[in-house]
Amino acid sequence: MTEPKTQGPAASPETGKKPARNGKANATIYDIAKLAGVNPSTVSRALSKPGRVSAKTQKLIEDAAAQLNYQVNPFARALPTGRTNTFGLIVADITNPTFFDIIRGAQITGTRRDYTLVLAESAESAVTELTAARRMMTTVDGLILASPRMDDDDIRALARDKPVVVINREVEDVPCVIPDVRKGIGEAVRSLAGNGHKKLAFVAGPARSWMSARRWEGAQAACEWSHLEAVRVESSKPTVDGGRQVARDVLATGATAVLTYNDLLAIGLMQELQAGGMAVPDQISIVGFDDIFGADFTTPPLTTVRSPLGECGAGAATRLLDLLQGSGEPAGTLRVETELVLRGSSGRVFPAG
Amino acid sequence: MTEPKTQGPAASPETGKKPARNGKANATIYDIAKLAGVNPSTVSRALSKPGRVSAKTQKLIEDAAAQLNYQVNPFARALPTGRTNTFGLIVADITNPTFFDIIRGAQITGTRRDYTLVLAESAESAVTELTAARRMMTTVDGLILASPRMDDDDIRALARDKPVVVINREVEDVPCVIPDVRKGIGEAVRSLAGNGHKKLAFVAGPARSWMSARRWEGAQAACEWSHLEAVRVESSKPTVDGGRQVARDVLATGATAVLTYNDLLAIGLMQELQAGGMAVPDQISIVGFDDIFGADFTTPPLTTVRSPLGECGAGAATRLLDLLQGSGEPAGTLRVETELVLRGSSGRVFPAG
DNA sequence: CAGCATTTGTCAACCGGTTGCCAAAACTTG
DNA sequence: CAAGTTTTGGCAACCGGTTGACAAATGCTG
Repeated sequence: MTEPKTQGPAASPETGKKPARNGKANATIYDIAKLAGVNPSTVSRALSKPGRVSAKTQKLIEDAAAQLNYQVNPFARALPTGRTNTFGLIVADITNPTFFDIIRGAQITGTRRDYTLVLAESAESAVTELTAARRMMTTVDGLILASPRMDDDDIRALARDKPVVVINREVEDVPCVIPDVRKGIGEAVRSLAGNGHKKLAFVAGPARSWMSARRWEGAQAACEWSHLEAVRVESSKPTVDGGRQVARDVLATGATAVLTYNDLLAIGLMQELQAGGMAVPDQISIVGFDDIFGADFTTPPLTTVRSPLGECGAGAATRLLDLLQGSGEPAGTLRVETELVLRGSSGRVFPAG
Repeated sequence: MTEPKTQGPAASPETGKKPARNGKANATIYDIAKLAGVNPSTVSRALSKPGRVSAKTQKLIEDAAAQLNYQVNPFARALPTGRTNTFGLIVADITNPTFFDIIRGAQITGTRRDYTLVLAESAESAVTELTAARRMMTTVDGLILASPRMDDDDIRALARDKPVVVINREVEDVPCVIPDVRKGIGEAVRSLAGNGHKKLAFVAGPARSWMSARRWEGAQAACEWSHLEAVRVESSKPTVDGGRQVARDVLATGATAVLTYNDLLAIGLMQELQAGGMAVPDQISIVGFDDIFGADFTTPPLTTVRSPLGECGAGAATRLLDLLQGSGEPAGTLRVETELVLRGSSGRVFPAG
């Protein structure tokens, strides 16, 4: 009776009544209970509550569970408890490399703590984002919003329902993870100043982007400190293409150094300037932002202010999971440091020609 | 009585007994039933089975549902039915840009058909992969494996349980989506031959990679056809770094053209060769594979054989969802076309010097 | 308008766990 | 060894939907 018969719990000849699993049906705590000669509730306790049953019974049940190759049914568990061991991550654009490290960071942290990641994309739309968030809310234990586009109030409304952590934006009363741009920008501007630059052009990102505003502020502050003149140039969109389009405006400013809202803009800008015959960094220095994948593929490789995206994702996940598991502060902002990554696209200013 | 009072169904003063939702608890079909004056099961039918209840009752129930802001509880639904409207995607490495587009393609297709994507990573390990797959199996309706590392048999075992679709590998009896490399490689080799190249070095990928084998076969066949000599060079790992390391071996072959297993290898190789003073493409032509994000950031931009990764992801998701919804063939392989993307890193062979 | 077929709604069981409450069992202690 | 305390396991209700079986209501036919 004790041999692990492979036929298991579903030995009935009638081919599976409800669950169309043609092979073996998954074992339930009832099967275990029968096999171990105890009550199902005891099995439930043995498997979830630590030390609620005697060591003897515990062993008995664990063996039976192992023998039947038992795995809890997450839905059955979720129904009465509301806990799903799942958390959501909503990003604006899956193909934007900025988010990839965030996704990875969150994914890894989640897996390590036995949580599953559910991913959704908002396609850069505030409406889609809110819809996705609402949909997810019923399914997950908590939510991470990376660079959300929706209103602060909507975010707070979601946060009232279940734990929410925001990345790359500061929302009052909601825990946030944001890169502190000051250090990185400071380093970048000091480096440029040290190389003799007098005027810096900042290529801004989307008008509604919270992060773009912070970066512009940071650039202004750092320039004041280092006695550089800072001018702002608007871009149509924060992509490689947007960077190409903005080249003309950048040149018009007469600046010898450029700091862009993100790396894609920097790459596009550099491509366009080089195509126009300008030498980087000899005639103009370019500094990007984020240090995305591929930032070092360019010639010269891109100098950039690194945003620790992976850390943001991991930090947000840690924060969220702490919240879910009862530890950790309810709100407050986690700041992660940015730093200058000095590569080839920035350097000494040369006399024209 | 008919006004939509915002206090909703949970007006009881005792602060939430089980569901810790401090605000309003979610409405259930029982609430709807009470409000509409029908039986809960009627509500269930009205909301899922089309035309099982009279138009009159239908309307009544829908109004009540709207009024209560009802949303089904996915777990409660999943428990008896087994359906979750969810599918899993397992990739070897989240940070590998090859998978970016696959993830996106699958995500978008899924969302469009009202399915949610659950993402997991195997960290390039066959064991982790199988574990993740097994875990997921209990939660999702079906699974997509992108470039799986596990054994064919393990994959088939999973496929016996629930629908599985494989990307970038062919597994018998399991539906697969694979890029057909012949066309793209053919175009690449013809282009090189047309530019006067006589000898092509192929930089191979991981020894166990199914795809690497296909690409090498394709290169050999195309070279034979175009009267080029093909030589194979092994790489330590399919990354930028691996590409740098293999530069010496590539030069040793004396080939004037190189085709690499993937773009990362090509980029690393190009960086190393350029650092050593070689001109690309004047002294050596380099062609990558996949056309990943960033392949055009290099100088010169990388010529590459594009693998329609997004299409693969979308195709796999479509396939899987068709399977889940009853339409579509049970197995068989979907082939997507590859094509040459001619950029600056390949061209005419010049006399040495 | 009786007799029959069809539509529509209800009842009740079920999916697979969790948990409050209680009694039996085991362990202390005087 | 009796009385009191602590463990331990069992009972049963519950989470929120789905669905087969059945009866009531409705429609159709002669």
